[in-house]
Amino acid sequence: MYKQPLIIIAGPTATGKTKISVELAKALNGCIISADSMQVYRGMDIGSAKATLTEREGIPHYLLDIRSPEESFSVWDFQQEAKAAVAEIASQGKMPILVGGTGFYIQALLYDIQFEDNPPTEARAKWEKIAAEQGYEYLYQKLKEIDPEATTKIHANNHKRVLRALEYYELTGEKISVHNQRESQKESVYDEFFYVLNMDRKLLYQRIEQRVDKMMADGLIEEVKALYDKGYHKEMTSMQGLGYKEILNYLSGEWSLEKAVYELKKGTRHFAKRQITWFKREKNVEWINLENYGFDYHKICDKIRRDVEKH
RNA sequence: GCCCAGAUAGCUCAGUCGGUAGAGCAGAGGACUGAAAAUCCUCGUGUCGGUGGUUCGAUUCCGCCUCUGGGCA
Repeated sequence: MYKQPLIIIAGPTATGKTKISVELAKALNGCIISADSMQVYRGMDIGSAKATLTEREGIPHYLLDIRSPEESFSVWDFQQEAKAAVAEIASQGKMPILVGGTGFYIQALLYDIQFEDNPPTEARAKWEKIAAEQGYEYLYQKLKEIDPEATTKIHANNHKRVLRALEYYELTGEKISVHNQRESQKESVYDEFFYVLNMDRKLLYQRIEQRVDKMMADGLIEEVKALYDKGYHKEMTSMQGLGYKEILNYLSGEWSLEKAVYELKKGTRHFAKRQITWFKREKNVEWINLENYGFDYHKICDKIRRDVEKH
């Protein structure tokens, strides 16, 4: 059975995914699909490290600026839009290149993870209300009755997951443990070339801090201020992104600027670590340590191109 | 120069009424299947500044020294 080829460039933040992907797109007549939960939002450019128009070098980029910051966007939305983007690119006879650091999104597309057709809003609201009234211990007990298997996997403190498990059962009548088990066994629906960029941890952290400094110099405060002035606030998913939540705390007077920058650097380091953990368990990936290529993006690009063409 | 207060984990500090020590942060590892840049879990041995003394035993008490704050001249 024919499978659509798909190049995937993943890895923690600040490893140069943008640069390599554009280079690759030029070499392979490709288009880029962003797999990033924050770059979908308009007006969030500096903080999300979105590729600038110049950096894109005329290569079409899908899934950038497709939502307003007040809108919700989830893995389900991503999956729908990314699938459509792949199809469109393929129909033009071009190579789709999926680029980003949101591992969950990449996984959802690659394995075609199944989600419900309707958004879970009402069910979630219902359980949130119950949580507010009776507490999360009660919710956890409830889940234990419904789906004991799930409670062995989900920690009681992980409110979001507990909520989701109950909501899932409410919506579908199926235990989430069953769903997760089934979905985790799926095979990739693409013929993928999956690369994860990485480098020495200390160096990565250094680059992250430099990048945050550069964001500040490039006007991150002004960017967040503009969003703040439009009324976007901390409750919104978009404003929980790194760089936004911290600067928002500064703008509201809660934190000093120094504290905000410190927290942003810290949060980004932690985030990069979590990204690495995620990709470590992803099967069928090739890790590319940039040090082994002397940080020469052309060399890496050549290597990937050879892999693809050989195939 | 004198007086006072410190010197303990990478950092900030707690503590041991004398039996070789523990928090926060940093850091590390992990989970994740419709908020994922979110959310959650696990992990703490270091000449207790140096040196002499008292003591069965000192990081803890005492002396001296070094360094760092602060004050007085």
